[in-house]
Amino acid sequence: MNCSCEKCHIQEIFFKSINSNELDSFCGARTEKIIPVGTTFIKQGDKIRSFKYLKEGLIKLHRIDGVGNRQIISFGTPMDFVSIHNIFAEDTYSYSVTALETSTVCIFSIDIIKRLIKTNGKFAENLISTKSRASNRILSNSLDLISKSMYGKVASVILFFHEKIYFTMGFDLPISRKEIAEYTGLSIETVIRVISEFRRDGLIRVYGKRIEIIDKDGLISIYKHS
Amino acid sequence: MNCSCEKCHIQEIFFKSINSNELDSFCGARTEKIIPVGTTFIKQGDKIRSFKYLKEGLIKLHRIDGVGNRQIISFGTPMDFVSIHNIFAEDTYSYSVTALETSTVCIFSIDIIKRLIKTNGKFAENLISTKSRASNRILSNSLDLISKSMYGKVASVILFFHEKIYFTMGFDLPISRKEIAEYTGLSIETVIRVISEFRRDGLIRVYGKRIEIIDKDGLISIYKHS
DNA sequence: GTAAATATATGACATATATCATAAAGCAGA
DNA sequence: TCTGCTTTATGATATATGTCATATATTTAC
Repeated sequence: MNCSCEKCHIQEIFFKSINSNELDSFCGARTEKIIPVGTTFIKQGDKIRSFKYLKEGLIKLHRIDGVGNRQIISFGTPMDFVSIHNIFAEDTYSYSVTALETSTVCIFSIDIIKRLIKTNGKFAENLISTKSRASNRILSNSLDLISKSMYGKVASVILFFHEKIYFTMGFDLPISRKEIAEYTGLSIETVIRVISEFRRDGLIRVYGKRIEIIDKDGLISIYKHS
Repeated sequence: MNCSCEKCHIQEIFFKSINSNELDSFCGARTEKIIPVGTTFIKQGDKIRSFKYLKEGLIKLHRIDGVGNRQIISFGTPMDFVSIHNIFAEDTYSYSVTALETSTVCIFSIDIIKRLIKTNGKFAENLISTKSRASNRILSNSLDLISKSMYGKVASVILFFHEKIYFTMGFDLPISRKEIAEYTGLSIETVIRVISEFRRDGLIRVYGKRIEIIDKDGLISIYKHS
């Protein structure tokens, strides 16, 4: 198994810092895994034994918070998830990761990564940079939710999947209303009601999980002003 | 100017990875600055020209969010703030930093830090570790706020300053009600009302900025269950 | 020291949001 | 196909939270 993967976004980021010598031992130790929809492949509390990144697919990060509530932390594409958030900070994961779409995950020995950081400055720099951008994005989204009303929160979820994941006006939401509730901190009923209200106001069309954005500017305005 | 600072918490973390050779060039380039209360010494949008860490004091991270609202991101002691959140991710700061108490900040050339990361693997590892822990804490606090009611939010602020900053039952809040509002996403009036209610319920005593915790278990219970 | 600005406080009221109840629709398994 | 389980949906109602008005206390500027 080698690293010549067409679809690997991470490749460009990480591998440009690795010379052919290192690349050999690096890629030789790689394992690739297909994760079916709904599978939780990292569990909160598990010991961190490997370094994982998302090669393809869509995942959610979630946790049980300090007082026992289920909470979704963020949604991520290959650009968003590499499991270094905790590698050097803790020895167990502080969150779980579940596939929302069939996903491909690449797995490396954690020792190889640690060794690379110590011996390859360029790699360390790229890793810090990638990790910083990812956690800045997650934090920024989390902070955005704190100061918004139920309308702004639900609008931000719909706009997120439109602008960051699917890029089309019509798409199937990869999450349930309950998961939107777990992400926004709203109750399920409130999420459903706000979606219904958006539908009645002609902002979106809704058929179960399918969402079609009719008035994107209207949604953006709600996102900005509430 | 050298690095033999008694009060430097960072020293222990960073410097144990630096040999005496590197230490000389490192410490020779160090600048120390006293920051008076209320001074904003890092401004959102400013170009990142140096590497800063908090040697002593208390600061707040804050930002203008994507739609123009003032928002406090977190409060930090020396263990919480090193300005690497963005160093490799962006070339400008995405937040401002203001001193809540008279603080001491150490400043290094950013080039020295970048060079150290590239040439000293142990330093890179420690830096990643420190940064990870700091951003995990900030994210975790932010996530906590999303799913809490006004009572839980205000209780968490009071408990934060008690348990993480002052360690005593009585202390002067280093922030205004308005700043609590900017941190929690509540309105100022709501913050004031909740504090008054806590006072009337015998959980705390309040004299302006001074808070005295009477019923810590009660506060914790509110924090956990709302 | 005084005026102006800001911070704290509270009431009255409107709006936002949660909770409880109920029902229909979709979905998984026997 | 039937049965049970989960999801989506909506109404009725209670509670949480924001807004506006106003007053006092405190801080800041001169």
